Amino acid sequence: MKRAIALIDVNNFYASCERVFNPTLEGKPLVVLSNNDGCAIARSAKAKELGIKMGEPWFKLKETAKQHGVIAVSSNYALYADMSNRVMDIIGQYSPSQEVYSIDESFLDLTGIQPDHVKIAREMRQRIKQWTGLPVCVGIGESKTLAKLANHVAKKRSEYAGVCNLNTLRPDALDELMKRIDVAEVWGIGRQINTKLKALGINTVYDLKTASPEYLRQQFNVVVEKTHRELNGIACMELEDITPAKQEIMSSRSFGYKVRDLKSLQEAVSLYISTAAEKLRRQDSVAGAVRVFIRTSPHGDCPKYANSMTIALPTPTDDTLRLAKTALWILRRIYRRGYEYHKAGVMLTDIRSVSSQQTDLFTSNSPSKLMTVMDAVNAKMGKSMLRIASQGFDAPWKMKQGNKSPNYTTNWKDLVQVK
DNA sequence: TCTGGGGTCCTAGGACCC
DNA sequence: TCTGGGGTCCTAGGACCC
Repeated sequence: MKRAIALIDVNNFYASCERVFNPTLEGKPLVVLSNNDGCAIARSAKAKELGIKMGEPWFKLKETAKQHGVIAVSSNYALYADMSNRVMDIIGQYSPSQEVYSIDESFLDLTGIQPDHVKIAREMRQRIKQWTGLPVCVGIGESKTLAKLANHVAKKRSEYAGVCNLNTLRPDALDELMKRIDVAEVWGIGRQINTKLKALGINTVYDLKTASPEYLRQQFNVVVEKTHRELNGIACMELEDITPAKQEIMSSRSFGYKVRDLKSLQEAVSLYISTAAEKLRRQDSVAGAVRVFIRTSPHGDCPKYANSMTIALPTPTDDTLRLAKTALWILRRIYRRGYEYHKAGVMLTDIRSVSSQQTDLFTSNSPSKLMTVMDAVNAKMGKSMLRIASQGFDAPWKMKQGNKSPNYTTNWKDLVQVK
């Protein structure tokens, strides 16, 4: 029996979420901006038609946007995360084996589940649309890479009506299809590898599929060789239906305004370490090392400075207070006066599970009562209701979000009113 | 003026060991 | 003055993903 891996993916996810709650956006060019309203990170179909690229800085787009009536909104992650959970729950009803791959994508193992996978996919699309208002496309193939490719076909070619199952194609038809797709569309082939492949005369998906694996191994590395196998229907990447714990946890932000003083940096780093530590505790882990970095803007001709430092802790911990103490100590060491800082961040590394932790005579591995209470209160009353004092209160440096939609699904005050 | 944030995996090269 | 061979572990950096 052929493996049948499906990839379900929401079309223009962030833009589609905004449209669900504001139907006047329907059919209009819409872009969703990154934090600080920096770049376009999602575009509606109409915005794509105007040639707006993923990741393009907003200040460069403003003129075109004005001419064509493009609507720009700040990103609203609380809304997207909640909508994502709803979609993933629905998808999970169709198979016991699901991997939530990103906020808007999920792999699903359909092997051995009722033979007509296209029928299942169509039903899934219809249900997600009806229950959440979001449009999805489904691609099916023998490996994750093929499922991704099928999803691409489902999206780009209207004759597939949003569902493409490569498993039902005859081998020669599959080859014909692959000859018409640029190798750059393959999952795992990025800019650099694409350039090199093209130089070697490998232009289409078909070319890559039929290339010699030894040659690929010699020219590239095992990653490309795996991709080659996956294109040939040999699954090398298993479905990860149990989410593995993160090996590193990062929290960082660009500032809304340039920051010069140590105090503001201390507040920012305190906030970031609190966020990271909360994530750490949520996955029942402790961190053995803390890294802090600060940097000036890489753009423009301002004086440049960037530095970071990692400190290993005497014993791994998940305690915000201990982590913050270390982070602030590092910050004082790497801070230099006289620069305009643009970004700061913290990273927790050397992460391991609480239960496997080696303790010494003076520490225990039961979670601190203070942290347990803090997490519980913040979960109920809102983020940062209980915080460490070094976080401060005004946060004048915090990011700009000029045009954020309400938290329609996660805040009672923002519930849509029916008039 | 204004350019996101958060991850993973792989490899090369240095440190260190016997 | 001559100066082996083989291994492991760690880190930094590159490439990729969404």
